[in-house]
Amino acid sequence: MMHLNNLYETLRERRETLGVTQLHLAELSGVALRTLKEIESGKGNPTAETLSKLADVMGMDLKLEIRKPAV
Amino acid sequence: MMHLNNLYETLRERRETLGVTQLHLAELSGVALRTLKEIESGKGNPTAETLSKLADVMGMDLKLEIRKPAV
DNA sequence: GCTTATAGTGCGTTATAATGCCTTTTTTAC
DNA sequence: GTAAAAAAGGCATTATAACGCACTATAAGC
Repeated sequence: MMHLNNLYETLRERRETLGVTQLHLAELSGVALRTLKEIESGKGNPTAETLSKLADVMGMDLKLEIRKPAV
Repeated sequence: MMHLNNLYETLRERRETLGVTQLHLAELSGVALRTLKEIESGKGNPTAETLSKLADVMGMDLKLEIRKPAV
């Protein structure tokens, strides 16, 4: 895919911080377990809606922001 | 879809700020014009990769961040 | 008005995201 | 080390994103 690795890692880290399993997050978010697994393992190319469902339930926002120049 | 309206508006605003047409952005980003039109018009549910391609070329980042409580 | 550039949309095709089911692998707790 | 829980992954199906093409609508100039 691309370098969206940050996104996937961020999702996983957040999930682990919350102490919830993939299965539980799948149930809470309405995203299929199979889909969540693919996303966290860096395969797949999730849609904005799928990302948003996961973000929502974990208290996160999916957003676009102007890139800050590397200092 | 969802309330990803922010995302789409952000994309359009950024494009207009840069003074570039949909056609030009499509060429620069490698996202098909048809696809870009659908996104900006709020239809469609773009993939992370598509969003990322558009963001990249406009100097933006797609990111997930912990929601800030409404003050 | 007319012309041109830009944006919006209908329709069909192709590629692939989302999903379910089932099995394997890894991790965690005894 | 065994059992249970959690995660990873193969495979097939369904839903739909991405796309091309052609047409329409809406500015923006002149």
